[in-house]
Amino acid sequence: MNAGSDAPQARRRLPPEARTPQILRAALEEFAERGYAGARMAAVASRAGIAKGLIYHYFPSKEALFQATVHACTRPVFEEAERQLAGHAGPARDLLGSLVRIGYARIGADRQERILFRLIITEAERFPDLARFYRDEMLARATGIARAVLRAGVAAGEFRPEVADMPGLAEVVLAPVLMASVWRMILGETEAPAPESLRDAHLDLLLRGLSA
Amino acid sequence: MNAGSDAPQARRRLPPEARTPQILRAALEEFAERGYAGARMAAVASRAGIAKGLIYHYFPSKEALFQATVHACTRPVFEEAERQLAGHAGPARDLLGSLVRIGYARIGADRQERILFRLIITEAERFPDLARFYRDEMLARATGIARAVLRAGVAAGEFRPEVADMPGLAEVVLAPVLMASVWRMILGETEAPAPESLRDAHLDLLLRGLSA
DNA sequence: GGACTTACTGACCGTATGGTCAATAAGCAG
DNA sequence: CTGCTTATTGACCATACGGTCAGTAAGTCC
Repeated sequence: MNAGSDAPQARRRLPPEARTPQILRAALEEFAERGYAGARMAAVASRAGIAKGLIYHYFPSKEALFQATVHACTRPVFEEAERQLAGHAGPARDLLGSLVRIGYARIGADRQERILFRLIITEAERFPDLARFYRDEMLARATGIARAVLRAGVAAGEFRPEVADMPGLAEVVLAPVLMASVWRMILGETEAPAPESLRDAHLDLLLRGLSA
Repeated sequence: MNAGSDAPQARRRLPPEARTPQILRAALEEFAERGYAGARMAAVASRAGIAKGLIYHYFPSKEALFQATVHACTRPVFEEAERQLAGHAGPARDLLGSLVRIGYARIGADRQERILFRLIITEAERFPDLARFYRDEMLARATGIARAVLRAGVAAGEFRPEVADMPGLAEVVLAPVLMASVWRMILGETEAPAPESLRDAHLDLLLRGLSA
């Protein structure tokens, strides 16, 4: 009951390496909730529990704060999937199954990730950096994983040979997972199509469609 | 060279039924380009070639204009697909093929539609009307069409029986088309995955995955 | 032509918000 | 304790933008 973690701390001085991520976290929330134009610097400050002026001590402008916020999210999003991919030994269909399951699980779990995705869709046109970031750090890595699985399946004789190098197939394979996330953004978790149904139907279609 | 269609018309008076759609068109452009918060009423007026005050003669507020703009888009988006569905006689796989082709063709063609979709993703959280509109007028109708095709295929013995009523399958079937549109929003037409490749891979996967 | 309705204009207002800055005090070195 | 650095504040601009309104003139009916 003494040191409330979000009480109006009376001028607690922090070193930049502690204050900066705090501001970035607050900024991500605010930008995600209101979009770039709708976000207010005063609200970011309030979320971070500091005065507005302090933000400008760390970032020269709203735009700079926005860019920094996005770049701070470059953390490896696909670590788990890539680890699975590297360490897998059994049949490719099992690998595919567990990767798809990971994908749909994240949709429900990782709020941060959906927020970032929405921000990218919303602001990509005005901030080319965002589009580049999505293309290189998210789409390219995701399709890379998908393609690796497809090739592994072909190599093992489980999938028909054509799928190893069909252009666009990797994108098509993962599109339903991404749309599940988009639907959830639009409709909310109560109204959006149930992730479990999507996952099962998706997996069923994939296994039938890819098998030799 | 006399009556330039977008010259600063010197106080040309128009009946409301002519002025209203002009304002709505301008508003759709502005909202699509800047989002709700970023859109400026003065810019809408300028796009429509009128004074800002006139907008308030027709719409009481920015929010009302936004709602009206969206509702004006409720035109039957799926007319073409529904006509195809009703009038089709041959094999279900051909119907499926031609519907998928229509879907990918629209992605390239109908800018208006992509704009609306983006606006929905962007603003659905703040305007529940938008989410409802998307759910009832777009998603429900699209999945309805998909489900009808699946059932027709099962009835004709072309598709395996399970696909007639698998929950979530209709959504999974059309997800790649929608994602193609989203990718195009984010990456632009030069950087986004080629619609033709996506279409071919998508169709290949579907026919293999659904067939009996 | 005169009277009347109403589409239309543009100057104006209040407020919200991005950004500035001089003053303040927290932490630290001596 | 004294003095220094700099993180932190909050009052303060300048401006942009949503919204208002008194006035103007385009079209129409007689």
